[in-house]
Amino acid sequence: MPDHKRSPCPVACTLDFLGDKWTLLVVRDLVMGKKTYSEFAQSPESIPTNILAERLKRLEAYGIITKQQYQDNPVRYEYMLTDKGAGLRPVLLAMMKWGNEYIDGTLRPDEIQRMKEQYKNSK
Amino acid sequence: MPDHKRSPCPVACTLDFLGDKWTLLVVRDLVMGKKTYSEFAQSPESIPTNILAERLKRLEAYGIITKQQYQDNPVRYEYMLTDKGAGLRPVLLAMMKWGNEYIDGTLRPDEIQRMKEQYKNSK
DNA sequence: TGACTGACTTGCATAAAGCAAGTGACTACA
DNA sequence: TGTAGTCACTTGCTTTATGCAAGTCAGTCA
Repeated sequence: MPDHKRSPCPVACTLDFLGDKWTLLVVRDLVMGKKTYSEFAQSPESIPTNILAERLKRLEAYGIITKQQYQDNPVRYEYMLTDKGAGLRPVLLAMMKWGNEYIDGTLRPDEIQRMKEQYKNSK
Repeated sequence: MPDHKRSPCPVACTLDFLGDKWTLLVVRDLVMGKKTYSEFAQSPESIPTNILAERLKRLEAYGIITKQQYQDNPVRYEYMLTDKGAGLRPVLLAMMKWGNEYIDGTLRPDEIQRMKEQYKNSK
């Protein structure tokens, strides 16, 4: 929850949470099944690590994600969407559709799926 | 069209167009029926005028809006969404829904409608 | 002539983004 | 042991973007 609303408009308020170039990409990664810091960092957009760390903190503070330690020795964390975070799916889907329709060279869902399989098999 | 894509992801590409605090608010105003510079400037979020001017230029360059002179003496312009711009409606609607569901104090569509009527009657 | 409006522009301060490098806990291997 | 490597970050510094106030300029209205 950002400290003050610019207006009572739900669009403006949503942008107070997500109105930048990176936040929604982290949410996208989570929706796509990624869970750890290094998985986010390896996404093709190459988010700067300081921004990634800051966004993870912010998203947690906003109640959009939660952080869990899933092992110690060595300590490792995973991030998960809360219900509030999962509620952003329709926003991402609408953006995907718009991107596919109006921006040349963007991958369609089936092409993204194919790339994911390739990536899995290459590991 | 921003000069380079960060990745072929449609979400990332869409954010290259709209990933900031102000751009989508101008689109929202247009979807809500506002047309002129001063109407945008008077929205409750009080966008700084330099940013408004810059965003209008950018949106035009991106093919999301067009500018038309609708009178001379004095010269006055109005802005309109292109098909590409109107295609952003679902993105705005998804954000509205999310805002209404997860952010306290945001206005619902019927409340926004009521405020618009009040505003019209007060003119 | 003087105040006012609409659509901007300019200048400058503050905040956010971007880049490279560094840290600290731990593992795996020679 | 010692060296290299991974993960999850921090730190420092530069560049870009945002925010605020004021100014501009054509034209209108009284």
